[in-house]
Amino acid sequence: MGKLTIGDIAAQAGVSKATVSRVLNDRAEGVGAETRARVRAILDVTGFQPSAMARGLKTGESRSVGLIVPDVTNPFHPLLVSGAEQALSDAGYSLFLCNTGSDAAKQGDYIRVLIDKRVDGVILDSVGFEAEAQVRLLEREGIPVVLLDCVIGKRAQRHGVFLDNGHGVEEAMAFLFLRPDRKLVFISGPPDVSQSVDRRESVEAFAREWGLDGGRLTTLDGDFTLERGCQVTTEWIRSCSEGRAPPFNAVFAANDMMALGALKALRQVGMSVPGEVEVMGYDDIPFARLLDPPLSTVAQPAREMGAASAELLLRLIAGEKPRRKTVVMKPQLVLRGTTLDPEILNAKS
Amino acid sequence: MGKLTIGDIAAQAGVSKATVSRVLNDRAEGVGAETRARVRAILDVTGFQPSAMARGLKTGESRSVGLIVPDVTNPFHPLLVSGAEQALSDAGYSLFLCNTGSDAAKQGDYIRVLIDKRVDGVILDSVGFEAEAQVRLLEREGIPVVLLDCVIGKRAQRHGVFLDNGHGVEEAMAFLFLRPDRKLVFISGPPDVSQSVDRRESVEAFAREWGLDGGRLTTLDGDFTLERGCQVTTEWIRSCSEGRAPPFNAVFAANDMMALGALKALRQVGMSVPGEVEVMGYDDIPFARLLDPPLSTVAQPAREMGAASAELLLRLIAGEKPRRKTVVMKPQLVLRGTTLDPEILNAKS
DNA sequence: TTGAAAGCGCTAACAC
DNA sequence: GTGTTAGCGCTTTCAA
Repeated sequence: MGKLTIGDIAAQAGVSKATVSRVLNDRAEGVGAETRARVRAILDVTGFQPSAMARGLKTGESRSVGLIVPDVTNPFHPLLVSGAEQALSDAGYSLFLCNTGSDAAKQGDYIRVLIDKRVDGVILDSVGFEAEAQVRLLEREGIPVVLLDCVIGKRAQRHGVFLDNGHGVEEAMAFLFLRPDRKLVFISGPPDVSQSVDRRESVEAFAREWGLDGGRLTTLDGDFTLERGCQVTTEWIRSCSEGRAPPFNAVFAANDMMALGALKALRQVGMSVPGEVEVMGYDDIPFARLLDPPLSTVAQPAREMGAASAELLLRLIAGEKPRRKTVVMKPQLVLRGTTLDPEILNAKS
Repeated sequence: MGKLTIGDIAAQAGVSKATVSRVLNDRAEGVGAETRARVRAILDVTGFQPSAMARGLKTGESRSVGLIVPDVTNPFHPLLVSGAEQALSDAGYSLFLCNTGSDAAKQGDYIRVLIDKRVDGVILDSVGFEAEAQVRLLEREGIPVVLLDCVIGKRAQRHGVFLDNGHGVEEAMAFLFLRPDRKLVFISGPPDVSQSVDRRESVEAFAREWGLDGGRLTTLDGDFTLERGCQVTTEWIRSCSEGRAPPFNAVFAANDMMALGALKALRQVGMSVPGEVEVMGYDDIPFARLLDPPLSTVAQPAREMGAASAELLLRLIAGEKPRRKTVVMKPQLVLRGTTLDPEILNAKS
């Protein structure tokens, strides 16, 4: 059954393999209507499926692409994956999922496998800059590569889709400082990842521009984990209550996990959210909306980013030379339950 | 560069393609040590990667498998995926990720594509029974299939890995009824999915066995969503306060999302958890432990289930005929912050 | 409009 | 121990 070949079909239809191939590929010309119908009938009744491997061997394209992901288990990545998958499958491409567990060796193995499989292109999601050598392997083979939410080599040197972190920070800060008596604590991410650095620098730039002094903005060093977010918040609360630090009425965390940590710290000391302290996160992980109260945050359009990366890759595969190598997506401020409505605030005062 | 073939290597080494092939595949015999070294050197220096398509065409195996998933974006599935991916990549197999969005048509398309690609096997995660025709397509082609956390056709007719839902329910119930004054509300899932039915029937069986009457156990009809979980809990609380229903001191939800809903309802009326009411979920979605307090639940060993499905598939691909068609995994009770420690409880009383 | 034939890059008998 | 040869299942000139 599975061993049916184009030759069998040809024999049954009393035509040549070439003709069957033409019908299979919907070539407009080269096949008479009557012949076409006869062949098609046999195709249907046998449920014949041509071998993608044989075709690929001949045509030099596999109609499949690789997607390298550090960890599908992390809340953010499945969104990117599903966005890419959607766009890819719509275009008739299959997806090799390569989950590396952030292990450089496994990533290298996967890249080699993808070359073996002769994939038509590769999307690299959040890989570290140390992957440059591996990327070059792909480039040497002439395989198009799209970077997703990460930078390798000089920025804009390679094709990629990124988030405009500065924009997100500005939106959040502008919102938070709508309140004239705002006293904000910003919890930064780790210093060695580009998103984190972008966000911190944007906060600092905003502070400079608005002339925010120490009384109105304090930055704490976090590392993107819930635990650290909780810890630094707890310590800060203690400093405040001991008079070693000024009071505050909002926390802005560089990602949602740290915002969760801050929330936990606030709850532990019985401070009400958003009444006494407002909390803003960054990312909009799926869990953010499930919290009680739901977390206000800067939402990354993750699914769209995934889709955009696939679309960019598809264009490269098609041989286009996009004018802009890079797609920059805008994050969006999502106000939910951990922040106050400034309108109401103004009305009250 | 990418156009290097085994013939080029053979020419450079001054040997035949067959010899290169033998070196490539680490055939112990048939190549002299000196020749082998020479060929290997050229292989290394050129970074030659043989074409998996050409090899596959010849050998009839693609060393890749398909994984059909309803929605990678749902908290549970990435765990299954990563478990399967791990086992598969360890065995040298690549993974085609097929995200169907629970769309039967897309699922059918994917199955056809997988047949085109001549995958060596397919794992079907949580597909509905209406997929039977599609599964038969695969079987007709002689492609091994493993069912993951779903039943198609008669139970145990096909290979698969499942969760022992009854066991999980028993553990949870036995724990909950350690407390002699327990009055439990069970929120059931929808009546049309097998896991849900299993869990409900197990609760009922337990109630019969222990002779639990209406005062000690009430079942509410949920549908696995957070919203419904919140709604039925709210209604029940109202009934209680109006004296139309007996009081309760615990909620056991058939999945974590409904447990989240119950938690929300309880918080809205100011009932303390776990002080006044204990809450138990089922599944252990990754967020369960992030809640505050973290959710006590019946944990599915999702990653292990994914791995087990891959291992079973690998054995089928290798041509083995496993004696047991089916792998049944045991869930585990995880006690966290939404339940009381019964020891302490006993000590107190 | 149709068919014959030559490969795509590899493996596996079978020779030598 | 090594080479020759014949395909795997398809597409694609080129001829008819």
